[in-house]
Amino acid sequence: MPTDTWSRLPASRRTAVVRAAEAEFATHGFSRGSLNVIARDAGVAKGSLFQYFDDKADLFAHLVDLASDRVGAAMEERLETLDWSAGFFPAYRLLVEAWVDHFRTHPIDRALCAAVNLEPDPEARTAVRAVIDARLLAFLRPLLDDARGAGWLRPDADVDAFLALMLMVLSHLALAPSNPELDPVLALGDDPDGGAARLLDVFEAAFGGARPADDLVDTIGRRGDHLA
Amino acid sequence: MPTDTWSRLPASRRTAVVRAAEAEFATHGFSRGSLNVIARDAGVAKGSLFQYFDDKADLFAHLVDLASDRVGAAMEERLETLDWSAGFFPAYRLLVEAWVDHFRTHPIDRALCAAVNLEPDPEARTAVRAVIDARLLAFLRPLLDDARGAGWLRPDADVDAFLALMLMVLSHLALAPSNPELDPVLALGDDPDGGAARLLDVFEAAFGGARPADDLVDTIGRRGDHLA
Amino acid sequence: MPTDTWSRLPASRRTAVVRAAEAEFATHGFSRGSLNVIARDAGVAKGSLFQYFDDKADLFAHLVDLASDRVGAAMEERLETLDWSAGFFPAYRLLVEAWVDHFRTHPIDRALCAAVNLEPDPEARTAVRAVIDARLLAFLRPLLDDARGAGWLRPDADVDAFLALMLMVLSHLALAPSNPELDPVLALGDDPDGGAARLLDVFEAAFGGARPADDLVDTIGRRGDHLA
Amino acid sequence: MPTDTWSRLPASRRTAVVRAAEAEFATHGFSRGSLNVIARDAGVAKGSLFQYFDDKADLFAHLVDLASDRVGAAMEERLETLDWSAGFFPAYRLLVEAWVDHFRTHPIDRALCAAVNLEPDPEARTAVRAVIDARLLAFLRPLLDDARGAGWLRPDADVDAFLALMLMVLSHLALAPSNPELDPVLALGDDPDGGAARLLDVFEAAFGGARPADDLVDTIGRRGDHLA
DNA sequence: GATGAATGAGGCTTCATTCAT
DNA sequence: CATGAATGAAGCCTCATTCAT
Repeated sequence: MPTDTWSRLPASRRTAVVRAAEAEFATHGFSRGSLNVIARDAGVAKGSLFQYFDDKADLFAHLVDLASDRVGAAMEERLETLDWSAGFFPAYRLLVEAWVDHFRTHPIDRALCAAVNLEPDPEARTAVRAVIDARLLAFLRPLLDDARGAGWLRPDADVDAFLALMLMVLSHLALAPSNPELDPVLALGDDPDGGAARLLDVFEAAFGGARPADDLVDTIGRRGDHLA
Repeated sequence: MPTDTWSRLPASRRTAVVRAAEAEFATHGFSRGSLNVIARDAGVAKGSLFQYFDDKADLFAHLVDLASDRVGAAMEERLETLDWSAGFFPAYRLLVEAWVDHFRTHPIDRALCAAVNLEPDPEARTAVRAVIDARLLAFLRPLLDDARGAGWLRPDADVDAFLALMLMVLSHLALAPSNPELDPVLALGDDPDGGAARLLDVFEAAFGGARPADDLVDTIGRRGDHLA
Repeated sequence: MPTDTWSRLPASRRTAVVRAAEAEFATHGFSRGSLNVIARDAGVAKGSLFQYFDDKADLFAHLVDLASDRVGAAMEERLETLDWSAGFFPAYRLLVEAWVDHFRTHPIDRALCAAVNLEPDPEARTAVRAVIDARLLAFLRPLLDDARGAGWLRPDADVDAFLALMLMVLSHLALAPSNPELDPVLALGDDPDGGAARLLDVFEAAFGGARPADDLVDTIGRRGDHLA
Repeated sequence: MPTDTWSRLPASRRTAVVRAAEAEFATHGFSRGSLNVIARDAGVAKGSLFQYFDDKADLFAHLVDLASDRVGAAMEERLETLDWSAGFFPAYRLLVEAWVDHFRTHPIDRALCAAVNLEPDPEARTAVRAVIDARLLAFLRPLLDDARGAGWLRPDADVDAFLALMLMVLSHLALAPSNPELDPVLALGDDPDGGAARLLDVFEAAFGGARPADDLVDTIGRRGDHLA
């Protein structure tokens, strides 16, 4: 966690540090990212970084937090516009499209997502991923539970398997469009939404139910709070 | 690619280098693995490494090749024992179980798989993954094509989506049992096979067909050569 | 020397600073002790420390003064209870035992004593030791002079040699019980008093006299003031 | 321990490193001594130091070893010239004088002795002192045991107490002549030998015996090997 | 073909002190 | 009188690669 000093800092200085750190970690990942470079690019003394953050990992975690907030806000915003009355998957597809779109248009968030998922140091990776995944799951699990409760998913749908696959697929959809080597099959770089749609077809074929209960719309319409 | 010098080396020396390098990269990943340590553990002069390989990445790529051969051989071996007459998925499940089992019992291969998938340097990652994925796809795509042709998959099955998901899932099944933070939902560490089964249930639900054609067994039985 | 500001400070604030500084220097010694840590633990701004003391060394010297006062008070208190009528060494042994006991039961004082005696910077060491030694000598020299005058020491006893050795031995007895490597021969950690006794046996054998003069008790009984 | 690389180094390079390191640690002690400075002064790359020694402590320990060898050699040399036929203390005094003289004329050894004895980091201090003290004791203890056996020491002499005091006194005699603040009583700076004599008077008075056995000379004359 | 010493930039982190508020 | 952010030099140590032998 950033120190108190950090929170009392003029916004301009905070911005400079965050910008420089995002650029560095986005380019080189966590392990290879250099505090020297960050301090220099931010126009800040090397020692100052340690007045703001406990250590390198703390700074990185803060950046991930910020990015996570941005992603969460984007999802929440999209969620409010969604109409779930036509069934779970139509709206869910739009949500995933918003996810894809966010990472396509926010290279920093995309790079940080990559940095988290591709961090070779297990300790660093574990710490950060735990937070991210918890956040995603807190959002997705109730969504899927409700969908199943409302009959939009098959009654015997294995929600955990759905979730486990979604975590893989979401990382994939965030990164693969800009890192073609991550997906040599679907051409996610050329048509991210198309690729996402084909993957969601799989989920719908596997998990989709027959008859929705009447009250799904109301229930699922209140799910925005899972993002907070 | 290893140099000519490497190929002319006594087997004992090659073994020593490979063993030491595998241990080092398995422990620390590619970026953090140290050539100093490798040379020392192999009982070889530091300079010699550069007479055998162009650079660090070249050495690493060679190790990945070797591991890839081992994995391929294990799959091929299992493939020969499989009985596809009862349908595609029963045998396919056994194949995936063999995959899970191989990585569970071969920590070196697992660690190298992790090193490849978690390498933060995009250039290094791209080069190595391209080879691995091509090999996997050369094996899996005909398998799935045949399965569809034989009617074990739905006629409209999106084989590319199947493949894209399988690539994600196979990496996941190789790594997550030993890196619990990679899967906070399914407890792959406790029961890898059970988790694999649940994921394959999804594939079967999504892609499974109704009636198999009569000649599937023969066709698919010859697929071992895709591994070579 | 502390600044005037320091003396005008509320006692609570002074206490907080002293406590934090003692803990820090006791743990890490002078050179490695950190003002950052002291300020944080004391709940005081880093800059404030420099309004109270000229610099790090000044703060440290003040702590040593305080500890020196505590040691002096403990000696003085013990001195008042001593009965010198049975000769010099019996009472002197009790005094040294009190010394050993004080440092055994006052880890802060012990640690500061160590910090003074083990400070590698000659300048810092010289300044602080001069004060300490002067104080000890002001107490011990008249004690020994009187003892010799009273006949409890041999007439030709080399009081200066006695003093020089005592300074070594007292430091040693203060520190070695808690730092076993300082005495690989006598097991001062296990039995400090026993070790002290054996060392004092040497002094008694070397310096002890035959017949005490009659007025020793009175003379030496007034020596408490040498401690002030 | 120095690495193999170190032992294969040209003598000129070894000398340069040792000289620079001695000067640096002599001036600033171990904890405050800087490897940067050593490398610069030795005309050697910073990284090279770590090819020669495991770490800072390893380099320092090597210097102490060298100094310890020099001291040992000086003592051994003097020992061979000593005539123990006139009793233990006359020869022993000459030995201690040689000790004093060695440190007076070898400022490097003296400074390293100080660095060892005044090192504030307990771990570093312990490691090095253990070696030094063991060496001293392996030399002194048999000397004293023989002296007592031969009747030059009182039959009830507490040899351990003698040894414990000698360790203190020897450090003191090595350092105090050049660090006057270490002895505010005896003027060791002005007349080291005189001061040493006065301290040895104490030992003789405390431990000296009456009648030597006849064979002392032979026994003690073979003690040179304790130095090896 | 093998060796292994040398390199020197770069890694993260700590610190006492200053000075504007 | 208190504050605490800023400084930036210095700390130890690691590393892939080169090249003379």
